[in-house]
Amino acid sequence: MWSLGLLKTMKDPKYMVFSDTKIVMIKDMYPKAEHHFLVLPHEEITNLKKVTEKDIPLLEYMFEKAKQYTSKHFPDVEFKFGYHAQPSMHRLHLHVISKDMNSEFLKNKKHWNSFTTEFFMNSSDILRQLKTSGKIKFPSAAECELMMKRELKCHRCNLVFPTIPKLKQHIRSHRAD
DNA sequence: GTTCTAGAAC
DNA sequence: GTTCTAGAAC
Repeated sequence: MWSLGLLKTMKDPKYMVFSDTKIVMIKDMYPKAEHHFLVLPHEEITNLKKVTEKDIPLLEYMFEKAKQYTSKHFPDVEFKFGYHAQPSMHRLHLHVISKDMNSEFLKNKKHWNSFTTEFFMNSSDILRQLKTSGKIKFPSAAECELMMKRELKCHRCNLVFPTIPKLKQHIRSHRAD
């Protein structure tokens, strides 16, 4: 089953960039930016929906290790850290992705909107919610569907583009900024 | 999650 | 005619 693919990838030395007793950090097999990693716990947490107050220390640890890794290896690159509201793959995974969004693997509207709308839930927001209310507020399935269908808007300058190829061409032009 | 491809959109 | 999207995958 394809949705179990991450469980195999997280054991593959070819993709692993860091691991310890609690977590594994891997390269995303289909990076949606110039740098894109995933941080996964060894603990069998299926997804963000299963996360509760008791997992706060683990989520903080994942976030801290991700920040340590990127600041050490890519001190000049800006990253964002967060979770998809409706992940496709099993095992909780924190996306660690550079803000360029420039990648040959970014091919469709869902790819784009899953990282540039509220579908992407920042790690710091998730932790704040867990600490203040003990739970996480998710967008509904209908809201997620609408977010995925949203217009293609540049995350840097808010310009709107009619197609993915036009958007991608524009995104590349921001690299020289 | 990706690949493939029919047919919509241009 | 070509580009591009969107839905099936047994």
